[in-house]
Amino acid sequence: MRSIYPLSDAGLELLKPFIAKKHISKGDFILRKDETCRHIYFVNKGFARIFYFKNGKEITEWFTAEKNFCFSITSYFEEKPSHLIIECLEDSEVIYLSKEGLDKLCKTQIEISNFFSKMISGALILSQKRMDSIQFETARQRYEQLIKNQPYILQKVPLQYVASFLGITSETLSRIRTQI
Amino acid sequence: MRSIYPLSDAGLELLKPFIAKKHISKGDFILRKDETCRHIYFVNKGFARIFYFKNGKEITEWFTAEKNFCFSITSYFEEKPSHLIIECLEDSEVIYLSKEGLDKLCKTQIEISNFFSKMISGALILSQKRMDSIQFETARQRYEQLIKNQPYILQKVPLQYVASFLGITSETLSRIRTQI
DNA sequence: TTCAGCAATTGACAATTGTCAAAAAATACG
DNA sequence: CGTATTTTTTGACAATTGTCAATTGCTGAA
Repeated sequence: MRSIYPLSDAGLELLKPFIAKKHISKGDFILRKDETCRHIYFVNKGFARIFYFKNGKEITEWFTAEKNFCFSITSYFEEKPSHLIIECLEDSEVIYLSKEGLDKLCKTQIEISNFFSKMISGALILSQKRMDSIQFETARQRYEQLIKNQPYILQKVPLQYVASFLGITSETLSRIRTQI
Repeated sequence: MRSIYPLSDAGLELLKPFIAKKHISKGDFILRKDETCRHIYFVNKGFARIFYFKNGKEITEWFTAEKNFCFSITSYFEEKPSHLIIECLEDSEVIYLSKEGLDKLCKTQIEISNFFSKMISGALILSQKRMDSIQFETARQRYEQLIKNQPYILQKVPLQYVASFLGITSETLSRIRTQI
């Protein structure tokens, strides 16, 4: 976990009471629909995808690779039921860091507060970059970027997940692929 | 400034050395192209827009209304020259909060660190909502949402700014407007 | 007040992507 | 294996939005 954002031994000790390690089997959920997201999830081992239903169809919003974290931003901060679902696509080991504990620690422990800020800023930068990409690149450009930056995704997940992640239909993705 | 995120008197005193109030005339810039964004900008009075050039055309990314803050996310966090430009569309009073000062305070002052987290999480939630809107709503739906949620924008800025903010051309916006 | 310059609209057409249906390919499982 | 199921591809067509060019409308400075 510390590989992502630096944290002293003392800081880690502070977090420990609020951390739980769980094994999630392939196909099982880290976060279910309408469950409120009360943790930040570090995918220590394995692979997850974040998706939701739109007009009866699954839309993949994000993938979380090993050694990355995920959570439902709006559910977590607004403490409302999540429309996002987080599913493990492989047998995974996930570290749950509780919001309750984190909030409590942030009130008194400056190292934890800064650790949290770092995580959030990282998420903000990612969110911003994804927004730029969706708004100003064509479907083909986004697919090419994906091949370049996260080729492992294409090896791990069905193309329909990739398609909705890119914001296009399976059919369009298929046509893009034949033309490259 | 405190109207947005709570801050004690002591907290405000801590920030004061790193705050500067500036008057920016209509048409002048808060952040210029290729300048590194070293502040968070609170628009205390006035109105600003954030835009950049794409293929020689201005693309409006965001508007900042009175009592809101703005900054270039990637330039600020990655300390790189900004491709975003922040321009005042009215005579404005802007409070500059320096990153250097904020970073320094965050190391030792937990209230400031939490204040900063709150700002960033707010920005993250906004960014997320905008992403959803761009990816899954049609141009017309986004325009209708804009009328509903931020009607003042339509009164303040030329339609071409609104169009690029919605991610469409002026022509398309014009056609949407005639059909409502 | 007038006119220059910018902003907004309109028309014709093109490009991109979506939708629906069907076929082909890949995969899972008894 | 072989079959059932799911995934991917393909085709025909429609919808949305963009591009380019021309026109109209608006605004501000001389």
